[in-house]
Amino acid sequence: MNVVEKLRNVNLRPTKQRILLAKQILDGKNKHFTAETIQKEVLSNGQSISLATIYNCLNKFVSVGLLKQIDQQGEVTIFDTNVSHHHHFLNQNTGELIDIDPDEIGFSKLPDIPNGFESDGVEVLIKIKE
Amino acid sequence: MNVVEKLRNVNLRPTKQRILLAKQILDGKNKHFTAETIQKEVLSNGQSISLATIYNCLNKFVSVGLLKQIDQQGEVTIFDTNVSHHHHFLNQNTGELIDIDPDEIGFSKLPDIPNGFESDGVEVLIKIKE
DNA sequence: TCAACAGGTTAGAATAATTCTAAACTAGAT
DNA sequence: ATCTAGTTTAGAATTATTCTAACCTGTTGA
Ligand SMILES: [Mn+2]
Ligand SMILES: [Mn+2]
Ligand SMILES: [Zn+2]
Ligand SMILES: [Zn+2]
Repeated sequence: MNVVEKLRNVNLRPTKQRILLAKQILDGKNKHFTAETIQKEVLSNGQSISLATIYNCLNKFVSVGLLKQIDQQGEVTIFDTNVSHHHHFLNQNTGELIDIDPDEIGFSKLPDIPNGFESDGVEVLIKIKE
Repeated sequence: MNVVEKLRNVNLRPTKQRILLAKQILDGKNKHFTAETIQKEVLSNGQSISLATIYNCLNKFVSVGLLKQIDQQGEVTIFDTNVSHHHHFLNQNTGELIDIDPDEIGFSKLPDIPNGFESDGVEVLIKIKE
């Protein structure tokens, strides 16, 4: 499935900018990136796109489930092309995230969910350093 | 141990402002708060302190281990008086964090740490909703 | 006791990530 | 070809946090 179809599937008009981003991002590989790094990649390919558009597009992509947004480690929002449930290593030397497949982690004990609430997902972050 | 002693223990001069904050914060209870919420508490007590000083102090407190800093869910930095290793529920309706004692969580399986790295802690976040 | 000074506080400016505004543009429908 | 809702964009606005630089204060030791 090409990127135009992928965009149509989720009811997003395949504009020049969205196609550009989708080609960069939705190539089947799992990646973590920021709005700025994506813009640099695009610009260094000789193409151009404004940062506002990148935020608009990435936020749309998140809202339709093409991307996940990771709010961790402060400052900058990281986007994740791996939208299935998974965990992360955090390389504390670089800030880089590395995916952990969910079946790599098992629990022998978990706490009771507070009364009146239900679980909405368990995320494990393993901080690593050199 | 009173707050002046606590500050002296970590080589911080017990200034008026640090004492004020330490009394609010280091009362033995586990809390999560932001710089803004602490300032509001102080001001509503009739005392005054600038936001710059609150950031200065809280950052110092973190660097000497009196507080932990939690960079999660974007935007605002949350400070945590529970400096021992623990996990969190995240109430997605309110953004509130609730402590989970580490012995409430057990692992039956954990992934290999990438080559050349060592683990620097495992953090579990259980997202909950009403 | 108190001068000296290193360290601390502060208002306001600066910074930086992200969102907003509003004008110009375009994909898709008819 | 025309129309319109949706999209893009530059630049302004917003917001959390840090910086600047002037003023203040805790501590020390003469
Ligand atoms: Mn931060
Ligand atoms: Mn965010
Ligand atoms: Zn990931
Ligand atoms: Zn906590």
